[in-house]
Amino acid sequence: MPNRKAVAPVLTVVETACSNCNLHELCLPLGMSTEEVEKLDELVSSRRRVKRGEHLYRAGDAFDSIFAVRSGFFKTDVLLEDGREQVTGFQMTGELLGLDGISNEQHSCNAIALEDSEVCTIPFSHLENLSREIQTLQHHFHQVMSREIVRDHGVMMLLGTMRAEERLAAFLLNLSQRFTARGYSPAEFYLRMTREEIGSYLGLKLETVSRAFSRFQEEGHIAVQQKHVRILNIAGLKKLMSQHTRD
Amino acid sequence: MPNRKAVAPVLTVVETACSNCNLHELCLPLGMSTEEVEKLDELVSSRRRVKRGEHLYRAGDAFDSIFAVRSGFFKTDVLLEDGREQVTGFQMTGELLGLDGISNEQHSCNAIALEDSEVCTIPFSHLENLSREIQTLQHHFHQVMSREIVRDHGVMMLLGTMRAEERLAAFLLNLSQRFTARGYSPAEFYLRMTREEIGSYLGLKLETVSRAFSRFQEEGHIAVQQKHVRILNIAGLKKLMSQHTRD
DNA sequence: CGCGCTGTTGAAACTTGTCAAAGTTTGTGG
DNA sequence: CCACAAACTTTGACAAGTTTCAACAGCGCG
Repeated sequence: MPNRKAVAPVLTVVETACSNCNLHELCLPLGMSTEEVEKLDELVSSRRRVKRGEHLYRAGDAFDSIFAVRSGFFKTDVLLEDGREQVTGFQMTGELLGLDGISNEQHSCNAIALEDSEVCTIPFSHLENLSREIQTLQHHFHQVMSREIVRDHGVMMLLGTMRAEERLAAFLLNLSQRFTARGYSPAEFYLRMTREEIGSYLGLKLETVSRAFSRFQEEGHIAVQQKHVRILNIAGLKKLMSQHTRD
Repeated sequence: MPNRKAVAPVLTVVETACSNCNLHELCLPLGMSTEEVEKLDELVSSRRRVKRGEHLYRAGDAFDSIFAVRSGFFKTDVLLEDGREQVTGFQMTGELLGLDGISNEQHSCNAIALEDSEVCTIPFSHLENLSREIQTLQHHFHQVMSREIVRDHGVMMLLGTMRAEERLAAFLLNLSQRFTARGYSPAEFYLRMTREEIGSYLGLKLETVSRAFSRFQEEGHIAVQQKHVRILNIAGLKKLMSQHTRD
């Protein structure tokens, strides 16, 4: 029985339904009645597969939908004319993509799959229509947007006031916490992104990231081999974040 | 006739009306019918004066309203336990404050007036109610939140990939552009914030900021004396932003 | 009128970036 | 299934940029 890599995406429609999606907690439908969630099902018009390395959307693309990650892993980035890249975030299962596009009907960053992924497409005008009917949905959506702003402030803090090792520690702890929230091990995970992408996100060069990893390993905070990370001493990493002063 | 500092806020109600506010363009009511704007008037429950140095709100305060700056100048910042500060933004006339608080009913940063200021208080639940009725308002609010996210990505880019002088150039150009949008001179303005606050925003030490100012002056890009800045060569500043590479 | 806050400037120290080389892993095509 | 190429990672030595520390000047408030 051959186990082919690329299975034809035939039956996807069947399971496309918020009402029986196991991402309730992480995605939009939170605290809504069953009835209301069923309305959402109409909202999520389709699913879409994005293969590793492919763009979900590009800066400049017309905006009409936001996306919820059903499975997989994404990065978003902004490119400067001179080629400089800033990774603005990594998105995993249950997280939303595309909120930046609302502001002027046009995406302002690129979203790229770091592994074969699948997203739910949520036409934005439908979402606005529905959220005029369902107060819970409206409020939850506002919270999601606000949370994104708060998250960005955290990154600004990281980039503005932390030194290299603090940044990486904060990054690993954040990943750990998000994996935990999804039922995965808090202490052991595979990084889907390269050192360069981590570096771009953290405002560091890949060599600096690599050195920080090595240092953490020497000091027994983590065991790392390429993309596989095991956190041995969470407390140690946390302490790392609050001892230096820089800037 | 004694000109006392603290005037009792008695007559403020009179002019508190979106329908005849000259901030239409910058604040929420954009593209709404006169009728609809009048509904907004009920929304903006009150104005509030905030004296220089005072907090409009603090991290941890319960959230129930957002604020629109009517006049004056604010900064928002986040404090780390160990005392490190990250200024996350400067807000001027017509800009909104408090969007970060929606996410968990609690403000996540501090908002401090950098000069005597005045804000319109917009109870958030009212805003949500009204935006379920008025589609234009709803959409505009979503755009405002999204724009905040895009702005934050810009700051991340700045902090993550630019060197000191590029950051300051970007900062000055941004201020210039915002002053222009408000009808002030694009080339001449007073900074309301200290070198340290600029530094915190840009992820630099105040000494570095000071040196960059001096350098810009030596090179004829600007004339600066303390908080008074005159931009002599906008193009020069722009060019500064795209020549170095760092990280 | 002086004290304190803010801003400027210099020199030295430190962190991170740059360049280079070698090792490792992954993916592809034979 | 192996071999090879490409992509990614690690490590070292050195350079550059920014911070740190320190001293002093200027402005503004009381």
